[in-house]
This record gives sequence, C-alpha cells and structure tokens, in this order.
Amino acid sequence: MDKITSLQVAERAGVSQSAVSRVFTPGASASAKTIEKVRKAAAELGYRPNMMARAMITGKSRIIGLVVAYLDNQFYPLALQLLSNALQERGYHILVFTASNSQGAAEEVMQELLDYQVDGIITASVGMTNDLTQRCTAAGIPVVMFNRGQEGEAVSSVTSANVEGGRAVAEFLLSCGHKSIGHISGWAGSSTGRDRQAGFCEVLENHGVTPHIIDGMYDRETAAAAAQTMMESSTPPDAIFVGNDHMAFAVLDTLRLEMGLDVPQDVAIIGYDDVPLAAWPAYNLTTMRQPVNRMVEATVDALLSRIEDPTVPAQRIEIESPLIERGTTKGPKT
Amino acid sequence: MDKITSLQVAERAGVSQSAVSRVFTPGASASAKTIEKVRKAAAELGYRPNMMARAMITGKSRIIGLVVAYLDNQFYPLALQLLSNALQERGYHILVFTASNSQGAAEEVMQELLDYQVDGIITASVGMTNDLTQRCTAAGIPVVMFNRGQEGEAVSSVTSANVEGGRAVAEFLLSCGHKSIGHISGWAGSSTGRDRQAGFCEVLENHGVTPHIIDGMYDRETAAAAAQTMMESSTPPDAIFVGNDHMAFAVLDTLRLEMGLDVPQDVAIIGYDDVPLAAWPAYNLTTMRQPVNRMVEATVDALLSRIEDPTVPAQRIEIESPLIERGTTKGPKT
DNA sequence: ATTCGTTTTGCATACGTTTGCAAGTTAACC
DNA sequence: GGTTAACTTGCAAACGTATGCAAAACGAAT
Repeated sequence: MDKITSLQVAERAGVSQSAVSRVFTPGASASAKTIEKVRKAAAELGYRPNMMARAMITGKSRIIGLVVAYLDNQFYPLALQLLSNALQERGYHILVFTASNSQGAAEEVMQELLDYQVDGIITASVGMTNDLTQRCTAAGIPVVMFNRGQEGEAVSSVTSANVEGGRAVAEFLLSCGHKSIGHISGWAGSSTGRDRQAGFCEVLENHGVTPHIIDGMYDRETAAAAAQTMMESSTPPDAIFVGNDHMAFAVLDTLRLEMGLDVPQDVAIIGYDDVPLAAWPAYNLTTMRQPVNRMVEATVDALLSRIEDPTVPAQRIEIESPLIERGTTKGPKT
Repeated sequence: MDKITSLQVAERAGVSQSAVSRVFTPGASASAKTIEKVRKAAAELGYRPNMMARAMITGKSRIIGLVVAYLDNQFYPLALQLLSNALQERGYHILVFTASNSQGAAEEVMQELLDYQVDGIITASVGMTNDLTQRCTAAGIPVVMFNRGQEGEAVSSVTSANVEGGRAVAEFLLSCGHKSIGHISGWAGSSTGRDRQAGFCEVLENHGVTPHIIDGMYDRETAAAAAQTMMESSTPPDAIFVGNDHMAFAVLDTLRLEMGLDVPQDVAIIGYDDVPLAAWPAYNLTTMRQPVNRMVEATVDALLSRIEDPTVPAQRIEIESPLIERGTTKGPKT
C-alpha cells in the first residue's frame, strides 16, 4: 500500500502508463473519457505523481533554495513565512539552508544547493561573493538576493530604496531641529547597511553636519555598546539613526533602562524595517518601513519569471519605504 | 558545462560508471587507486551526485518536511533555525510547508509532503488529526510533533513537561503569597495549552484557589483583551499566568502602558517559553524556560533514529523546564 | 463514402543514479 | 606456489516518470 506508481493506475484504468502521465501533466492532451477513467483509478488507489521522478526527467524540481544566516531579527522569519506562502501558491516549496556569514560556509552551502537541483535560489541576510554568483548563473540557476544588493549584473536583487531611505531619515531629523546626530550603522559588509549610511551622510553633509558613526554589525550587544559610547562622549548626540530595528531595540533598552535617559526628550531614535515589534507599545519605535509584502511579491515574481523563461534578464528592484513616525522622535518643528 | 554526470566522470577517470557511484556512496567499497582517480576527475569536472536521481533509486530524499503555521511567535523561528542547523550537520535539509490551523489546509499540505518523498516530518505550532497521522505512518513516514503532544501512539512528540510546568508556576505564585490568580491560557485546541492549564489548576485547586481563566488563543489581541477584562472585573487578580511569552508581552504592554498598572507591584506576570525577547530589559519577563536546544536535539534524534531504523517505536519525550525568575514577579515570601 | 486535418494513444526511450551478481583481481596463509 | 578468502570491478537492471514518434481513432467537410 506504500508506493503506487503510474503503471498501477494505468492497469486499473485500462490505459497505458503514458496516458496516466499525460493526465497529470498540465500541458498534455487527453480525451475526456481517459481523463475520467484515470482520475477515478488514481483516486481509488490514492496515487500521486512522484516529484523526484518527475524532477529527474524534466530537470525542474519545483524547489527553491533559501539561504539564510540568522533568524533572530524578526524581519527574516516574517519574510520567510510570506515567501513560503507565495511560492506554495505557485507550486513551489522552500528548501532551507542555514549559513553563517563566513566565506567557507557559503561555499559549502552553495554546493549542496546545486546537489538538490533547485530551480532557483533566494538569499536573505547573507552576502554572496561574485564567485558564487557566477557559479550559479553558469549552472543556469537564477538567484535573487533579498534585502541585499550586489555590484555585478548577473544576479537579481530586491531591496527597499535604502539610499533614498537614509536621505529621508536625515532630512526628517534635520527638520526636527537636531544638530548633533549619531548613526549606529548596519554592518558595513552589507549593501543595505552601506546604502542607508551613504544616503544619510550625504544629506547631513550638505547641511554641514558630521555624524558620529559606529558600525553596529546588526548585533544587539554591539549596538548597545555603541549607544553607550556615543552618549558618554564629550558631545553626545540628540538623535541617533540605528541601521535596523533589531539593533534599535537594544539601543532603546540601553538608553532608557540602563542609562536612565528619556527617549525622545534626551535623544531621538529612528530604526529601519518596521518589524511588528516596532509597533508594540513597549517600544513604539519611529522607523523606516520596509514593505515586506511588496518585497516578497517582487522577489517571487523576479525569480519565477526567470525560471520560466531563462532569457529574462536579472533585475534590480528597489521598493520605496515610508517613514513611520511613532514615539521615539519628537516630530518636525513647524 | 551544465550537467555533468557520473558517466562523464567515469570516462575521464577511465573506470566504469558504477565505480564512480561507489566512490560517492558512503557504504560502498573501492580501491584507493580508483578513489583517487575518480576524485581527481570529479574535481576537474566539478561533478557532484544528483540528489534527485539518488533519491529516486534509494527511496531516501534526505529531505525533512517541516510543517509550520505561524512564525510571529519568536519561539518557532528559533527552533526552525536550530532544527535546520542540526539536520544539515547530519546531511538532511528542511522543506518548508506553511499551513494554517484549519482542517482542509493540513490535508492539502500532507498530500504535497508525500509528493516530495520526504523521509520524515516535523510539525511545529500546528495540530494533526489522527487521520493524517495514520496516513503518514501507513506511508511509512515518521512524524515528530514539536511542542505539541498527541493522544495516539503512532506519532512521536517532543514537548517540555507542560503539566509539571503548570504546577511549578502555580506553586511559585502561591509561595509569593498570591491569592487571587488569573490564567490567560494557551489555545485550548493545543495539547501544550491544555497541559499547562491542567497542571496549573490542579495545584491551585488543592490550595482552594479557583483561578479566573480566559483562552488567549496564542494571539496578542485576544490576550490583551483578556488581561483588560480580568483587571476590570470586580475581583481583579494580583497575578496572571500567561500561556506563552508571545501573549505575555501583549499583556505587559496593556497593563503597563494602557492601564497604567505597575508590574509586579499591582499584578505579577509569568510567561512560558523564555524566548530571547523575554530577557530583553524592556520586558524582563519571569517565565518558564522551554530549553529549545534540548528540544531540538531530542526531535532530531527521535526522527532520524526512526528513519534509519523503522522498527524503532514512536516516543513521547518531555523535557523539564526551569522557572526563570525575572522582574515581573516579586519573588517568594521567605 | 472518401479524404484530409486534428486529436488521442501506445510504444519505447531517456533521465542519472544505486546495487545484485558474477567475473576478475589482489592478498594471505601455510 | 597453490589454495582460499577477501576485496574490486564492470555489466545490466532497476527506480517512476515525461515525451518524441508513428499508428490509430476521430470529426468534419466535400
């Protein structure tokens, strides 16, 4: 009762194995009569096509490899869930590969990905060397980087408009009247972190403001230490832009509960992402929203369109992100 | 340069295709000389065995299906990451299936699971009907329920000792001198929620205390509303046991920031899980720790042992969970 | 009824691997 | 050096499906 094959269904329905295959293959042709006989026999036996066998012959596994480093930043679980839902609706599934951000690990993971004949790859919260990128395109496997950009042309990426976003944060803080401004940046090894910082600094410098910058490495501890360093310096900032919400929460905890400061009275804080937690009353964080729904849609579209038609070029998609003003900033001076 | 098969490696190495296969098959025998020749040729061509073809013939895909409903409770992303790491180390990977808790969805998902010839199934944050369970065991696929129990015998489960945990919470609250006690329970449709409640109520009743109970459905909104209802009743509790941390955060937000109450002075709060967020200063939540590392280890062991030897019986594993005392309770009266 | 175009069907092959079997090779021991 | 045991190796047959090709059935139009 374990393995029922198309052959058994064929016998019971009184047709050939090919007929059974055709009934279960979307594009193929079969007469109404055959379809009915086969469907009936299949239902009685509980037959379903074997994806492995199908994958082997068609070369399409309908599996998408998802490479992800850490899931402690709430943004990524959320994205994972939405990606899985969206892909599931379109007949694909996600095979998870966890990889640290180290060089060798990515190498190893990429090899395993190829072993599984994945139809496409999504990388999230992890960088890719140009070498790996090339290997994938050489193997004909489309890659989309989620929430990370890339210099080269060969690989698609979906991000929010991070440079623009950094600018918007700077303009907002300036409009609030802040003069002494700090930035606990996202990891400089990530395009996301670099872009936000670039846009932010560009605007500040145009207004003659030089921000105090420390790399927060997307890490709570590092960000918390950075916040403390900044506030204890001889010229403490009256506003800090933190490279993502995950770090911003740590910064808020440190400022409020360990240093006894008042946010936003003593210092204003802005994050980036707008994860659900940012809207919870305990934090109520002003932040740049990354519209994860739209980013996921764009990712799935970009990936599947390239899978279904390999001649489609790689695209670089940027989704604009609005500022969500909450309680950790004081609002612009009118 | 796309598809290199074992045959091409065989030609280049001057051996038969079988020899190549044996070199890449852990259990098989080959002479040192052949191994070296094959490895060299394989490296030069960049050959790696095709998992699909291998899966088809061996019947083992080395893929584990993970069925998960929601990832907003931080406990599950964490578990997912640890599970993926642990399985990856042992040569398996996780194929993700998202399923709501509705009846029909689980049915559909289970069918797709079987299509992919998964070697085993882990369900997390989702219930299984006995029907589905039986279908899987009939198909010879081991199932482990993570953080959920099950009545029947056919399926393994890994949970913390929830009844025991509920008791421990009750004893702790009584030892703190609380007399009027509330419980915002986990969803009554989950064994986890029921068990915690059962242990909790058992001890309270032995001490003549009847708790006020509302089902929080593992949902923030529902839990927040429940907390408000309790505190506005004619006999408000001076301590509330919340069925998991995820809801407890919502309860804390409501009590402190919307109702202006002091925790733990006005009312003590205990959660369940000890997700990382519980230790963050903003919440600093007293909670029962579910040792996710040990739960993951147990899950992987239980699953793989059954995959490698199908005669191994299903096990029901309970991991004991310690109380982590933090700032939302006042500590026992000495 | 004949012809022609269209659809349906079965046969056979291919996909890339593992593995039982038998033949071949090497090692081992007295 | 001969006999036996242990190990390697190649051959060929699977695994369960998709699909090109040619034969067959069908339908319509003359």
